[in-house]
Amino acid sequence: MREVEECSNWFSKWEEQLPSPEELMPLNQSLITPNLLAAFNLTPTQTPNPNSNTLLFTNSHPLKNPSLETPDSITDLESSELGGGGNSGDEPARTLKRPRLVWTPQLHKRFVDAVAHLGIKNAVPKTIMQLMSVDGLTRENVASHLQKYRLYLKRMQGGGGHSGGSSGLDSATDHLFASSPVPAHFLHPVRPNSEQFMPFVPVVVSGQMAVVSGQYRHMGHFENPYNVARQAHQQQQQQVHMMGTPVHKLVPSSYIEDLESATATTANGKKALTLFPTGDD
DNA sequence: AGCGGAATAT
DNA sequence: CATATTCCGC
Repeated sequence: MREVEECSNWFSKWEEQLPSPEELMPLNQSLITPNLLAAFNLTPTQTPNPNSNTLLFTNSHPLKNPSLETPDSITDLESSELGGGGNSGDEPARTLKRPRLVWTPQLHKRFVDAVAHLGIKNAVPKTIMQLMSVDGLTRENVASHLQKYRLYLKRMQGGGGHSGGSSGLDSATDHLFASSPVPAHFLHPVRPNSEQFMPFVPVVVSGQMAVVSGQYRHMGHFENPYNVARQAHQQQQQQVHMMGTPVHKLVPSSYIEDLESATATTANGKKALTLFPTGDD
């Protein structure tokens, strides 16, 4: 029975593409709306876990009180107005704008994985967003990022030398993208035939987030020679065997995931603290 | 009515 | 520059 063979073959492929537990697990981030965070100001069980991934936000908050200076200044906020009238207190959703999303390498990796799994064809903002299953991530966020990512891909195929004098192939801009290997199929016209898209297990858990105050401008420079060694070391992944099928990865799913908490800065007045998920992937 | 995608704005 | 927001064709 051929069908059986094909079937198993197919399944293997599918498995290959599954994100490893490590990839999945540490990867959830919950983007919490700042308001929410602010509103509650901290959740009871919220231990600032420096180890867990954090998604960064920029908190430019022009409006009222950017009160997240000191860790303990978590006190005003909800007490802001009371006697007022109108709609006091909650109903945060309205009128407040979401902070700028910061695409960390981890988040970007998720993005790339999602796109890879979907195949270029189906990779459109909404689907990508769903696959990523990052709480709070909007279609717009993804669309915007996707747009830029495409430019990056295009640039990359186009050839190396380009306008401007950019030497070679990186313009600081690309660093983020460079942190995640571009899957093969991205570059050439999709293989109309085999596989693609399977049930994906959205992992919806909750994580944490980090908020940065002030405007952005982050990691002005991470000339971090990616610690490959370190990763190799950490890369000790558990291999999962489902049904006795060895999971073997064709696609080196990205590396260079950790950068240290960078603090950036400098640019006059604008300070952005960008803490990074240090550590594990 | 909503999405995707380029263009444009912050 | 990195994201957000707008605009426009489906």
